[in-house]
Amino acid sequence: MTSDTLVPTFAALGDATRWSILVALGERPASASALAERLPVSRQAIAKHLAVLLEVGLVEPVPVGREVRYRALGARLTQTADALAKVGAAWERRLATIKDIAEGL
Amino acid sequence: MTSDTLVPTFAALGDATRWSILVALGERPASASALAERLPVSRQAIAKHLAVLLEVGLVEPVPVGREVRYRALGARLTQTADALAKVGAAWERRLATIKDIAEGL
DNA sequence: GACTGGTGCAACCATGGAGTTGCACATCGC
DNA sequence: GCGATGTGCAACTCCATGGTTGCACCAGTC
Repeated sequence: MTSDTLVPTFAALGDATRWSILVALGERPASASALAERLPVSRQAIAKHLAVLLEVGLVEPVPVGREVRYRALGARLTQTADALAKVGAAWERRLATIKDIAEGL
Repeated sequence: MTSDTLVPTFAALGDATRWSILVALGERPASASALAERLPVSRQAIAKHLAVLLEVGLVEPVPVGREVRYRALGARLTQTADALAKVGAAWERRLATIKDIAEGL
């Protein structure tokens, strides 16, 4: 995963309402209308959030009759986590190197 | 890490400029002024970004003489990655369970 | 002591995005 | 066919925030 995909994904995750939606979908797939009953926002607001979550691949639509349920894609989350961990590790490595140089090793 | 700390962290990571700053600091610690020379934004803009990064603990100030350098905290990133991975795994598990039930197992 | 480079603070602007309401449309059940 | 339910689209409001400029201030240096 490059930063071009990483940053929008973080932006999608960095909203409390969107996180609530993801958590709800993580428990059980649901439609926008169903989510609107549980959460303190309108259905349209949720629809917008689902659109951005869909955009970054964190969620997947599952048509059931005339309604559209969404499921949270944990795999994508794990994937993102891996990328993050790699970056973090790289920073620590570089910092350790710099420290070594500074200490004249 | 709870979602109360997770969401602001993602919000902090979900900005292209902020990510650039983090990447730059990941290579080598630097001051706001130094970063402003490399990046296409003003020093004050960078200072603001550093403030939000500091807020969520992704960065650490290191006073050097009269300047304030910042270093990227990879450990915090790794920590966040772990939390993300756990959540992702949980979603996958639940979804598998639901699928099993639906298939009458 | 004067100059210079690095910070910090404040005011200000503009855009984006989260949220709303309203309406039109499709589809399922009676 | 008709009502009810679920979606989608559009316009609009409002606030957070990313960005700027300007100024004041402090600490080294010559």
